[in-house]
Amino acid sequence: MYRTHTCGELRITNQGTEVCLAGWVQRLRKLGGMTFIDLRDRYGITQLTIEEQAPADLRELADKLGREFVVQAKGKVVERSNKNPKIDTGEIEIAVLELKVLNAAQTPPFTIEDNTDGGEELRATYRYIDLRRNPLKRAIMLRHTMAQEVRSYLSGQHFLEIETPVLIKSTPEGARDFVVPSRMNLGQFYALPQSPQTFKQLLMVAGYDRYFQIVRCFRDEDLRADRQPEFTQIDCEMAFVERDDVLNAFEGLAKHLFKSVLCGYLRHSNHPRYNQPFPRISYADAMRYYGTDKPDIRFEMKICDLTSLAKGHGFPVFDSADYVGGICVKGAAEYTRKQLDELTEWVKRPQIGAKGLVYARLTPDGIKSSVDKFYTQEVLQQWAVRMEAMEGDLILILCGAEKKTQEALGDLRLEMGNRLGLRKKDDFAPLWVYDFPLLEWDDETQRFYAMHHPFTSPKPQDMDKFLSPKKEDLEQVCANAYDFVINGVEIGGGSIRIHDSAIQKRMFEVLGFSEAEADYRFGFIINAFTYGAPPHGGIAFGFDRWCTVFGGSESIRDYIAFPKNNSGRDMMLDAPSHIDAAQMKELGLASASER
RNA sequence: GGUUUGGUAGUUCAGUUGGUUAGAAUACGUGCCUGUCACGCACGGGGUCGCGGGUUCGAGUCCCGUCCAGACCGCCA
Repeated sequence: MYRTHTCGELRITNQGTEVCLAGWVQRLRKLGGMTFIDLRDRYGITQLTIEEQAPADLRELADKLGREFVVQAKGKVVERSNKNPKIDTGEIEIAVLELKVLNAAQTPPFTIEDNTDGGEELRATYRYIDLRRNPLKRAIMLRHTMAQEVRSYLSGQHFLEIETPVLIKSTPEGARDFVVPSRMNLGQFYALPQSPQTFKQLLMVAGYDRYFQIVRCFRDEDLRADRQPEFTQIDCEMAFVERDDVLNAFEGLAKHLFKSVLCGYLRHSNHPRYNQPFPRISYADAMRYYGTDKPDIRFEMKICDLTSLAKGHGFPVFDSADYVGGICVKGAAEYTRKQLDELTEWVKRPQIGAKGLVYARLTPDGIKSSVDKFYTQEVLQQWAVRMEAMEGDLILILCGAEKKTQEALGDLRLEMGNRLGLRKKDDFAPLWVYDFPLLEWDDETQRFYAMHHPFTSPKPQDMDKFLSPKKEDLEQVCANAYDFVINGVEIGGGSIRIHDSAIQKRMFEVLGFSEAEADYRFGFIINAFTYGAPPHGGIAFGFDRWCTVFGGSESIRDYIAFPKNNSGRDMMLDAPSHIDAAQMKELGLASASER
């Protein structure tokens, strides 16, 4: 037996008992004849002491120890004369009687501390060492708890967890597929799933009317801090449901996670928001008031349309703009010229792309704006009334094409929220966004693309437009689709699906597929719909992202045990890697030199 | 594919207008220290300044190329 207890569990009540611990040497403190060893495992740290009076061989062994050695120690639990309130085991220590080095260790390339001295690249290369650190340990444990709670809640709601294949068929719509050559079918390729979309729909056809799966998905696209080439979804589907049935079912899941994980496990204080019905707003309103389809509603500062009040007063910039809109920043009238100039530069960066920034300060002496020449106090006062701005507030205005300007205002809104500390880390604001456009026109390829995916149903009331041959009609079709958003992060998205083979065929036609092409790629599902497909719909949540939001981190990588870097490389394995010529040949692939 | 920031000791970084022997902190090693807990004190070892080329009397510093890493845009149905 290697140990009787873990390094996190011994207390003053264990005083006097003889125990055996095993773990890693976190830190050594040698004081003259006496040695303190902080022994660490997953559960905590326990201090071992070796007194001067200890046998010589024991003291010699202690001298040879280094950081991260794996050791086993037998000894007696004793009360400390100097207690350490910072750790759970701080009232006791182990008076070591026997010590054994189970394995020596090289000095790690960085320190195993909460604030390590190691850089990203180095820590990625030695991920197994980095994972010993508390912040990552907490993240991995949070992920486990999330997964357990999802499973127990959904199982309780009679959802079945069903696994779907990983080697599937490439469907070159949407993201690029990762592709796997087939040895037994030379020249042919499997694809890794971007999501189990079609399988879960086929499970509905099969009659498993409530399905979920915590499942790995793959997308061969460039990475970001919140995007990995392989990531995990909570994938869900239900039959015999309308939109609100799905939203209500998964609002239940979200509330369960808020309660059990956020307030329970993570000990955040409860907020009425987590218990009341979640806000639901349309895509059009999200764009109008927040300039984004994933609003952060922890704070107000809604975008306000000033077009009708701003135009026709001889200010050429506004007069020639399609849209003039602004946000009201509460209590920011004190902003200095320098700060405003800096904000102007900020909105002019290519990422935002505004031409300039107009401001108006509501001071005790009236409204001071950068366009005083063109607007009277009365007109400026109208702006303030429309924006519900009070004395002491700052109005920031952008203009240009409607959607682009709303998006820029949305970015500015988030930036001001950051600057004013309105996006509090311990605050969580969930909401649903619904009624997305079904289709997006792409000028380059001169065709429509599905905004969600090609299995998304149009809203029933838009079916006439969906069947219309006119581009203008198709552009206006609303999808029966919805997203789940927390704090401005898209956590999940789903839709009511098409379950009628004729409508599914029409969708492929709208997307510019020939009948033969649609049949080659998606014949199996169109066919399945002719054998009794129930109405169905579902949702998929980005599991890694949800963990990241609850955990309060910026990077999804902290919540994945072995993530990939910005270039899609596993720094630890140094993957991907070349394969040898024989392997290439067996798979029917030409090597780079043969090409 | 693009924009941008960075690459100097094991690690994280500083390094002035191009100018003496490239520094700090931390880690590591040795010695001292009997109650530390980020122990303390003293001493010490440790550098292909990413790589290649150029300008110059002289390059860590300037220029060109290249590789690597981070952030962002495109992309992510």
